[in-house]
Amino acid sequence: MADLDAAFSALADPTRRAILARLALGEATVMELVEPFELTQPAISRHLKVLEGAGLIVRRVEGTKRPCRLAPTAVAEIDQWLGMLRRALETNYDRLDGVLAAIKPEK
Amino acid sequence: MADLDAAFSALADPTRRAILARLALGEATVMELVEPFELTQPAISRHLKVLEGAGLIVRRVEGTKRPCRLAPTAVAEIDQWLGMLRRALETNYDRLDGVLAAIKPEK
DNA sequence: CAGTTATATAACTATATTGTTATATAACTA
DNA sequence: TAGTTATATAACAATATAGTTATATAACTG
Repeated sequence: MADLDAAFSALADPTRRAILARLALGEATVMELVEPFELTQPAISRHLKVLEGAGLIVRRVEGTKRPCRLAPTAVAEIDQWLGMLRRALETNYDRLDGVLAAIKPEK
Repeated sequence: MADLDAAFSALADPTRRAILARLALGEATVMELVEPFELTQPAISRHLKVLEGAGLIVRRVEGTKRPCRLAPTAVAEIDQWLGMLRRALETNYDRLDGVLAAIKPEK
């Protein structure tokens, strides 16, 4: 449950979400990820470190490059946790449905 | 897309996730939410404000009480955004499957 | 080997977050 | 109406975050 802190707070940053959206199109090196942003390379490197720490990406070593790609682990954890909320929301919705169904006929 | 900042960063805090887990069991007032934590009432009130701002909960007015319950909006937005990652991960996985399938026979 | 390229890290600043205590407000209750 | 209860807000301190520049390191390239 502690990893969820890292995963959710990694996703809370719009730059990091944009990086993930880029990686959804396929692997990219650090410099390729720097290019579309108005941020310096060290800034992107730190965002990547955060994403890696959260289990959202993994990196290979390829000579002097470090291509990044999406990793499934954090997304799975998040999905699992959100499942709890989804189920509760459905249940509450059903309950509301029940209430409405009970009220309507009396009207 | 700006709401995702609020939604994800709301979920990044373990106290707020615990509050949501509690609300998954049903509506609760502020004091009921304070009770299980070792935090002061103002601290919880602010967490609730964050959760409300993120669209994760809604509150009613009931005399002097403000019962909170889960709201579906933010969860839906998050799910939608995560869908992008999920699809990309599946695609990459399929691609890997393809690579493995292509390699195995040659062995 | 000298220079360049790709990336990481350190040091620092500005801002945001989270908690606390103290206090305000509005609605119950005796 | 006086006191209590439920909640919110202000002011403040401590810590975390995100950016910058400067610099280190390791691998290519001529």
